[in-house]
Amino acid sequence: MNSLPHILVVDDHRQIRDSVTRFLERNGMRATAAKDAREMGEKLAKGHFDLMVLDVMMPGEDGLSICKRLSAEKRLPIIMLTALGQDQDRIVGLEIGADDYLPKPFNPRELLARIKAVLRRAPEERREAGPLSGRILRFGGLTLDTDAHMLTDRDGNRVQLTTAEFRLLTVLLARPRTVLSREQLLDLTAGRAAGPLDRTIDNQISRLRRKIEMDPLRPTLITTVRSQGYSLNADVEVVE
Amino acid sequence: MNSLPHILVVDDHRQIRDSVTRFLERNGMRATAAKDAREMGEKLAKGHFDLMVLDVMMPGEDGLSICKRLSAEKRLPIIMLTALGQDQDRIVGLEIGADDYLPKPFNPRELLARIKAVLRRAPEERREAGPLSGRILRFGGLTLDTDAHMLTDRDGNRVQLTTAEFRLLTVLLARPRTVLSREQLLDLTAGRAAGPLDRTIDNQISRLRRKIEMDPLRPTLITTVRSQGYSLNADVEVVE
DNA sequence: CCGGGATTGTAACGCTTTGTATCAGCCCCC
DNA sequence: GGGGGCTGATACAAAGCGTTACAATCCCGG
Repeated sequence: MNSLPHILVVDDHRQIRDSVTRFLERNGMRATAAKDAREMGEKLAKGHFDLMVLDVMMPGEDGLSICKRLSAEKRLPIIMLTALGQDQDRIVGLEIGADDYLPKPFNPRELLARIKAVLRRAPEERREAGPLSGRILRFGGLTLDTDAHMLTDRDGNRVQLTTAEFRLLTVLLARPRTVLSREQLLDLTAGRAAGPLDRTIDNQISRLRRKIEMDPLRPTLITTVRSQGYSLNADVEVVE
Repeated sequence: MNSLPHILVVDDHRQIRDSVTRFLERNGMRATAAKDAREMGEKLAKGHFDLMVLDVMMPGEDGLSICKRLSAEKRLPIIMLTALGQDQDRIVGLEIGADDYLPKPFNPRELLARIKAVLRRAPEERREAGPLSGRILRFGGLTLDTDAHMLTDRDGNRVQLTTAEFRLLTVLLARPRTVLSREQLLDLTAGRAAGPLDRTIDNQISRLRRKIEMDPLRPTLITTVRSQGYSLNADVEVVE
């Protein structure tokens, strides 16, 4: 990363917003402020951010709710701020998907140190806008048009994906060469938890393979990792 | 069993070591303890770990020093423990390369939550995508496509490897001409510790030999080192 | 508001894969 | 040559997975 890391600060108190952004800017970062969930959404849509500092207690949509929602779809590191410094709340914050958690009142230098620590271990790809920002993706000889949910074959044949197939494929494409558990996949595609005998993902994988594998009986693109999950094995290239 | 995350707990106090490892094991993790820097080095060299919990105050090499050294060479997430709960020390810990920091005395549930949080965001580094992923490897006249889990013979015959066979072969290929104990192999392939009469690896080796040896009765590629383990004897060449 | 096709979730069957038990052969040392 | 530990192969049972069939649900035009 050659430019400065860009931090989005979301807090309803103007004083905190201002002091935090000013402190970050004085310490080698770019900072942008948002006062609520709506404004946050606008900024996120318009620009590129490497990390978000998020207050838990806010009017409108709650910080925890935002965090849960975002950590499912976007891959943006989040540090939570809260006035409640109790163990219980810290634990809930972390379990819900935050990358770190800082009780108010906090020492700005500690916030800075935690931001740096989170950025250091956040893989490059995770901070970048993600492979799904482009419209056309190429992988393993196939081309996916993410607008039309349309797949183009090695031979130029075009295959229409259903919405469930498309979501599953995009989730896999966002993390190539990574084993994703059925539970993760179900959460990321359908946003729900798996039942005890849930074979939904197996089924979707089977359907998807029929459309993207050259030989669906011997899948090479989506491989099964027994008792772990599935992984997509191909390099993903953003064409457009 | 699934492959559970494996945590290395380094602390000079036996009581803390024991209680932490027991707590982690009761909560869906594998835990191994080390009492000082030397023992830590041994465990690290032999097995695979997903995260390390490290005490700052220790006789011999200091926690901060270890952390600094490791975060430079290895990419192993580290959570620091310390009796000094002051801001200053927390900041130093984070700046030095730790992924998180927890003041003693701590709530075990919070440690667990932080471990999970750190693991959640550090998946791609060492967990699955090894240095050999996405490559074509040639060894002893055979060719392995690590994406498709497919082996191509000297005669061009294609053999499909099962997940366990593939993982075992990959682990061996990553360390050619090195004797690996059954314990190590089980750790690196299945992520679990061996039972007292565990013949799992013997069996997998046997199955793998049937697929890769010219004469499975007289194996040359994978040789047995009596009462030590197995080793792969071939030069491994990365083709692509 | 209704109907029909497409899509998605659930259940069930059978094959594959894998861990464990077992036995026979081998090696090393005496 | 014999014995004890170690290893390789086979057999088997349990668990995991792919697939098919079918039911529930969604979608959309009328």
